[in-house]
Amino acid sequence: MNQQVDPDRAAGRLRAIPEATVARLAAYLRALAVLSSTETASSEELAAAAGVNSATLRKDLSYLGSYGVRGVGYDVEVLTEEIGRVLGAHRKQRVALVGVGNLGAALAGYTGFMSRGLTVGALFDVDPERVGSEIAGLTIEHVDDLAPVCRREGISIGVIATPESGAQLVADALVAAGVRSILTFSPGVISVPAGVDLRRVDLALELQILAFHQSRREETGAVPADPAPTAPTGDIVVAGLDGS
Amino acid sequence: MNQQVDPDRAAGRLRAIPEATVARLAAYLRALAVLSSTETASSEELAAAAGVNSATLRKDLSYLGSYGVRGVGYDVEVLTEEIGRVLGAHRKQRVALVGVGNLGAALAGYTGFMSRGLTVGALFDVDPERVGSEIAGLTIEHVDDLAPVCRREGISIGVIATPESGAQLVADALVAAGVRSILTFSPGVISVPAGVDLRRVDLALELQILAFHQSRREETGAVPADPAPTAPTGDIVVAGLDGS
DNA sequence: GGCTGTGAAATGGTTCACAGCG
DNA sequence: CGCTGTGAACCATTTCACAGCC
Repeated sequence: MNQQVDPDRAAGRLRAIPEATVARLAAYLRALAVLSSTETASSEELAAAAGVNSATLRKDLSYLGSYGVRGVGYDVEVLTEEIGRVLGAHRKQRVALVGVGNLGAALAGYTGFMSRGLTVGALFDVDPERVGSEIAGLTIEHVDDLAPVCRREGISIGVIATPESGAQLVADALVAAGVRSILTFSPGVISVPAGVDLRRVDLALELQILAFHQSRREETGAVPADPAPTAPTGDIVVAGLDGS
Repeated sequence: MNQQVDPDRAAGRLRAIPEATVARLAAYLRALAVLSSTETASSEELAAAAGVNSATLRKDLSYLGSYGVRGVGYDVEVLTEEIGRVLGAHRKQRVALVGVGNLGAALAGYTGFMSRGLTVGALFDVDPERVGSEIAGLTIEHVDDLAPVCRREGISIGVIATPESGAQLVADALVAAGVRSILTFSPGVISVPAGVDLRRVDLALELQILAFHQSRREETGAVPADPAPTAPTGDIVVAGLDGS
């Protein structure tokens, strides 16, 4: 109810950035990169380039402080710098990628996956065929050596891209190695001790959501299957997170 | 943007299922598969196996109707069947996968990616080296033939796993081929006409969120690096039960 | 007694709309 | 005058807590 003075803001430091906002900051960075040839950009332009509502963008940026100029917009360079700083780009985190199959290889090469302060510090696999070979200039190590290698390389984040069967074991090993931030692409539930931040990405999930909507659409007797050239409703817009 | 009257409940058909619930139903199916040896499961058990709160699970299932028995729990088989039906598993959608690099290959082989009513109906690429070869029993076709092949194969969902540069073109081609549901792994913004459901998955996003939290943790002078059995403070932690 | 199903409260996030500044 | 920054309204989702049924 009552809105007391934000102690963080008052103290100069900033803190409570909503989770949803954090998730969009990276998108803003990409949008800014596209607009890097311009000096300034309005919230409207930036929002369009990032695929979000301009009010959302302004509110998001307001959590970082005041980096815009009224009547003008945001200085692209300044804002890029600031968002990068907030996202922790200056911290140069080192990432370990466990499981170098197709997915792992894709991740290692994914545009921007390892940019902005993130670098792959180590690659692991169990397959003796793969161990010892190189990808992106890094030698693939055996998972058995995970703990010592992670410590040596100063790994702070682990990515699990192994088949589901090995995921829990890998997570345990990462935790034992002192890694407290883990991203897993394994669909099963993995348990980690309190204090470890575990995030799960399910590649099949979004597809299933899509299939659900498509299925509904067919059932409710929508147009069979043909591309409606373009609707008159100015609803088109750039694709956001939610298509509907 | 506009608020229509709930037509589902009025028509006797299933009511509108919240987006957040849809996103969890697939996870429940997986949890049920794990528990398939048991006859029944309580909301508590199921929730633990799926990694969610039991109240959330009960509310979610309540949108599908009453499939539980008070004092007992849910019949695993019945519930599996019902969720599958709601997700549209009986519709047997056919999916086209465009871009068969590492990511595409990973997707084609991803556990559960193509289960539950989803089958890969076509693979496409531009690379002449790849076109003509086979993956998972399917011959890779050239993207130029996308429209005719998609129509012939009855494709209703398209997945874009190409480099960013080609993504918009592929999306256009899919739309032209009558595909109205598209999943893209390309980080850039893609625009599609109204009526097309476009979902974007950014593989780098979750990692960046993780890095943000990790970075914060380091800044706020948390424990350096060692797995402490730690803190009573209800920290983030996404996990289900204890060790399997 | 135990567990589901669900109103109601709490929380979190988005959008509106406009005051206020450059 | 244009555009940011932000209270306030709105909407979605989660969580609580308990009535009702087996």
